[in-house]
Amino acid sequence: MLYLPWAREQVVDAVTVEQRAERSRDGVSHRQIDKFADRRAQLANSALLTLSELGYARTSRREIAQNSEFSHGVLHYYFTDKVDLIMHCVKQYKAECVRRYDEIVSTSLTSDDLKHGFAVGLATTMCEDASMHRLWYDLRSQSLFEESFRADVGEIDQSLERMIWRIVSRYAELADASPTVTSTVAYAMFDGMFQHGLAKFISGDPTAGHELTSNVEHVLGSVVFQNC
Amino acid sequence: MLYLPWAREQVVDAVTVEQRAERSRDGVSHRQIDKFADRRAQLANSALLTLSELGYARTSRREIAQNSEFSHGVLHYYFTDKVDLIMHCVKQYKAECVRRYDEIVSTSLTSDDLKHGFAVGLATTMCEDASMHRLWYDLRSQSLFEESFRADVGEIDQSLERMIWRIVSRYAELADASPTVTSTVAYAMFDGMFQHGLAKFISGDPTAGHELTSNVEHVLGSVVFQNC
DNA sequence: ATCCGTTCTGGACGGGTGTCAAGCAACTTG
DNA sequence: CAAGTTGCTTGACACCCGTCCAGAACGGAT
Repeated sequence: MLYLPWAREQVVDAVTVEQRAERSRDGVSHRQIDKFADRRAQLANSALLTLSELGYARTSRREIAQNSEFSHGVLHYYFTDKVDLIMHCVKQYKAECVRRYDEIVSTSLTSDDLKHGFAVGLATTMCEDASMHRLWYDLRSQSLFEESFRADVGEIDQSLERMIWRIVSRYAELADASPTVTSTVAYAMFDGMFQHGLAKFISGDPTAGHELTSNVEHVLGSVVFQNC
Repeated sequence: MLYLPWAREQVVDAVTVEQRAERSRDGVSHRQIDKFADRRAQLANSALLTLSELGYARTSRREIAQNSEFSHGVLHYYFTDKVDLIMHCVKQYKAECVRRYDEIVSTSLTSDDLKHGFAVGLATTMCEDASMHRLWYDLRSQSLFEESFRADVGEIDQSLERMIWRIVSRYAELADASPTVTSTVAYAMFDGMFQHGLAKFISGDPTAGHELTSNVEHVLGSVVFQNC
């Protein structure tokens, strides 16, 4: 093992960041803490734009900084490492996604409403936020190689699986039926369809949206069976 | 636009490679051509090992060369660019996969044979060739960002979709039933399950294989309906 | 107004990467 | 055997990246 002169400094830096979080729990200097958090969010947002455009591998901190109004040094000031930065904002985005689907669940009065709302919702976000979604699939692929990604990616994945399951079970309930697949399989199937639809959309096929809608409606209809 | 002094050389190099392919169609100097192709295959194989271990982004030509018995310069001699190299071997690997599944199709006598053989085959390769498969998903994700990947990735994807469809339609035939989903949806569903199983397996879950087997059997059984 | 902590800048350093070319080795051909 | 082609090595070049740092700018408290 080599002696790494910078290791200590990095730990000190990390402690500094934690100290900030600590202080925010106390009542001390709220304004400064908020400012710190705001800047973090702002930079994370910039990063998200750049990342979704270039993908994880091709995005450097310098590039992220250039697309923001700050210099590259500031990223090291607000984030300890790349994973910290990336996961911060992707989590935020995916949480927003889940929230939107849950709204569809809670506002749908009939099984057909839910089915159609869900299918259209999926297709809409697939087209409108295509870059975001491809970033998600990029990161998920990276997590197959980089241990350090697994925890966060797995967490997001599970939240998506639970979201899908709320859709499926609520749909079954409204249709007076029961699901025929496990939560895992349901998520895998819809995720698979979404992913393939996304690939089609990104490669320029304008019918990808409608195709996803009808596919999702069909499959959602067939993962439940009517109660006798 | 800057003047790039090496651009012309690169074109010349590409022509040289094409010339080799050209000459192989003539009867001229077969031995040399074969040697050239063999070395290409050998290097591609080395590359495949390194790539599946590190992923696309983290694999450099130097690293590939270091894991082979050659130096880094030789890669530039046999392959014009990274895409050329990677796609060469991934295609080869995936073609072998498709061949194996087709053998299952042609040797299965009953629908249950086919269902079980397919499910076990998927689970087996998922566990044994996990690194290879994660590389495939990595490349497919990259193709969402890099235009230059799309053609080859799309081609492989289609060959896999057709393979799945041969499974499904043959299964339906043996079971005296008809598929209830399109080829696209069938592929998306099985691919989704495979991908999630792979993630589970790579993150250390030892039950991932058996889970995939039973999930695949269940889903394959339910994408057809009995003819009346 | 002065001071001090926070925020931010811009540049330097070490390391890694793709590309290329000069040259060495090995083999083929005349 | 000599000459020429092919295969391969080695090192140089320019570029980009993450990291770190010294110090400038800012902003609030005394």
